[in-house]
Amino acid sequence: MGRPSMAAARTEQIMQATGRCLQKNGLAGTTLERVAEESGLSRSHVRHYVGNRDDLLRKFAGWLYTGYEAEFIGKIAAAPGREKLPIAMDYLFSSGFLPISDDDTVIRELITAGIADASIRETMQGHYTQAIQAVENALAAEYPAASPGARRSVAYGLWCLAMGNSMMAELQLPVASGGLVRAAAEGLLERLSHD
Amino acid sequence: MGRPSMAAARTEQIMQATGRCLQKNGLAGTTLERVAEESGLSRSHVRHYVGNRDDLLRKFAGWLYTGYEAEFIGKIAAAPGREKLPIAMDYLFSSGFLPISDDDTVIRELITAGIADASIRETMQGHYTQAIQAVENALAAEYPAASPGARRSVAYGLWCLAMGNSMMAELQLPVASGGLVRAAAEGLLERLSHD
DNA sequence: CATTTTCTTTTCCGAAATGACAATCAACTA
DNA sequence: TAGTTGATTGTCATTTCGGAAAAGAAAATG
Repeated sequence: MGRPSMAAARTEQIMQATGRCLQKNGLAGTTLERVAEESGLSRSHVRHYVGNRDDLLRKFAGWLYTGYEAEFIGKIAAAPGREKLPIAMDYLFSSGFLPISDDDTVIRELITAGIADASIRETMQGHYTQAIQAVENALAAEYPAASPGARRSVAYGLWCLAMGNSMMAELQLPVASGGLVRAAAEGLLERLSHD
Repeated sequence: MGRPSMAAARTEQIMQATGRCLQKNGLAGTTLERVAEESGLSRSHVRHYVGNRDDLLRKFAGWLYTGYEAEFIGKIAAAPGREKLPIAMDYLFSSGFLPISDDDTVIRELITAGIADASIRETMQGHYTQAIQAVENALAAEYPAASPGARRSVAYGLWCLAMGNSMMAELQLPVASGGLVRAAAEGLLERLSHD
């Protein structure tokens, strides 16, 4: 009964606008008004559908990490054994690391938001724990003989390499653009195969 | 002639307050008013001594990267050959990475600021280029037989590992607290010694 | 003591953002 | 067609911040 709800579509619209806004304007610049403008809706709309600013960020974190970002985990899980690792490596060290666009800014801004907001932080903790586990699974498929401890360390190492490199890339540091990280990452892998 | 200037002391006071403010409130929350409150001065004081908000951030970047942060580069340069690498490793992978306090938040926030402000970005680019070079020098002293390309890749890899791990630590991710990164880092080093 | 320089305090203004609320409009159903 | 639900729009008060300027107080020097 009653008028049909547009909540699902509108929320999606707002989430995407929030992502664009975060990458354009940063956490500071991601205001209800900007998100409204970016989404083509009014501020009252945004407030109506997602609530206040904190609610917006919380919902965005949930949306991001169960949508686009979850792709990574899903694809690795779905891939057959020895195909897992190449997928993970490409994801971590090729064009962009993030599917939502070619932008890691959003993630960094969310981490900042997570410092103040426990809900956001927990969302991210859960996601990253799973993602690193996925990398570890990919390593297990490729290097079944390696010790679990070594695999865990390498998995976390690969993840940190990707995160660190994305930070350097954001500063437009010359070294970040070449294949240096990938070389370092493959150096880490070699360690597993030589055991 | 004239009343003696307190500019030096006041500026130092304000810079330290800015650092605390960045780590507490993030870039967004680092307003002139908050910095003023944190430093025990008035907003007018802050404006008087450092100028507007952009000036504040620019001066803070300069202050940070020619003060506390430059320690890293200086210590490595000063250390005799084979002592360089242990110093670098400790700095990157032990208690804190950052001397200003136990906090990498400030750096992350500055990177965010650097996206919009070319002056800040250049300051950071210069510093990080030097820092990575310092790591490379430490590697050269320890592994003179290794190829320059491999050393460069490992140096950058170590740096990215440290940066990435600091991000994960900020999320209070369990894996970030153990010795996993350090293990990964030492894995990278092994590669140089086996050549 | 007069002057100069700097510190210190205070006030004003404009812009931007938030939160809350109210009023109207549109679609669906009994 | 009446009622209900939700969409849509608009307005208001408050807060926070930034930028600028004025005016007074303090400390040094000649």
